[in-house]
Amino acid sequence: MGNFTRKGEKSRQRILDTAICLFAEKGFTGISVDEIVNVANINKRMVYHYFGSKEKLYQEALAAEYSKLEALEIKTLHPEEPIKKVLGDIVSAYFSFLQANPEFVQLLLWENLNKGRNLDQMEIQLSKIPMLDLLVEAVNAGKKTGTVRQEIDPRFLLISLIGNCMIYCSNRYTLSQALNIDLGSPRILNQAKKAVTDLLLDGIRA
Amino acid sequence: MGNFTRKGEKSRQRILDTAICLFAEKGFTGISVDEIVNVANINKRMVYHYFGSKEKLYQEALAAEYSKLEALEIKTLHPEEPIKKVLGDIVSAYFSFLQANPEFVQLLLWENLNKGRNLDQMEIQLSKIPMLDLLVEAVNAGKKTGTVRQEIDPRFLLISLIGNCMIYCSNRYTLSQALNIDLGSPRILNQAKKAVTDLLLDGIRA
DNA sequence: CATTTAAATAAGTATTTGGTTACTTTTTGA
DNA sequence: TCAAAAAGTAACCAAATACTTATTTAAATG
Repeated sequence: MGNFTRKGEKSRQRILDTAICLFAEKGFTGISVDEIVNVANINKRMVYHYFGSKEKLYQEALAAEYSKLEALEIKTLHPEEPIKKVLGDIVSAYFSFLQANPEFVQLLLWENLNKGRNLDQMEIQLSKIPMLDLLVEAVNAGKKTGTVRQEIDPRFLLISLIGNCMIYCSNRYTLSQALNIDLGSPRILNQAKKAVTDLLLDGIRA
Repeated sequence: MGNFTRKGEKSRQRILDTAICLFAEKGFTGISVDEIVNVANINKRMVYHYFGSKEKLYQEALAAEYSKLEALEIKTLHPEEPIKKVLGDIVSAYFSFLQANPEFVQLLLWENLNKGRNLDQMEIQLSKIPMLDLLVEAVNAGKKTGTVRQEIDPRFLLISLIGNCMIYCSNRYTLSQALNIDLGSPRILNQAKKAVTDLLLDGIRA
């Protein structure tokens, strides 16, 4: 024993999946345990049986989504490529990932608004972003061959890259209203991806 | 009558100020009316007297912070300058503004996470961002003199600019943890500002 | 088969939630 | 000065909140 039986496993997973979906949409305080169990079609007691508290359930949901990011990072690792290719790949991967994983983006943003309190408490340390290593390598190589400016700090470059992609999610609604442009439309997003790639590529060259 | 007496005005303002502060910190669902009135040191009934409901109070708080943005935009309007100067000014202004108005940033991010629902309901339409006009003009002039690439779309440029500045607020905690760097420190933020300015300036040149 | 253990349920608890009622005090304009 | 309107108060309400208790059902193993 000690482990879960198959049926229990499934129920647990159903709670977690529902929690991810609902927490992503409304945030920790925006959703009640009652709503979660109603949607998951399970008895409330089970939440406390499997997770202990609403907060721990939230943290598990957060951890589960975070683990997806690692998959993205590993997939796009193509070292020894020129910076131009590396940057383009990362931007492309990020754009696709963010569009394909809205729950991840939302949970990340909620967590930042909560000043990362849950993240601090969690045992899971965020992967040191292998992408940074890749970028450091590519930037250094670019500096040597004279295609990248010497002052470029790969950490700020990575932040800018993420910022350029994230803004289309994090401020989608206010920007759409302010600029009178639908940032949810695939056509616009494709244009955006190209604009971001071009900007970054030209922004770093020597 | 019809208007508020001086004493009433002051109480109303105290509720609103407290609401801005607390909603910014914890979001709409994260704070209760009871907590607001406790901090504001006023009777709960007054919230409903002056604002009608918690939601309307939230919307007023949102509108009040939004109006500050217009001030920023007007202040930085220096038309007829070369693109290099204009971009640098805007980045600088945005960085300062975001650091100086954390409540604005937070409320904006909460609102985006709520899919802009309150913003839609509000009568206040977000100023069409005069900054965009300024940028359009500067970019067009730059294209004519050959200092700016023809493909540059000022709308995406503005989004990138905002994204490059916002990311340091919106994802401060997760990025700080992931990159092991304190994005709250003024020293780091100064480096960031320079990196962003350089990136954007070089990213658009022909 | 029988016993143990996990999975599930219904009906609770105490507290907090947004919002209200009924009332008193203060301000103010005629 | 005095009535009317606004400002303010305390006690209250029903519904929702996170979480528990007591109990039953289902599954696995000796």
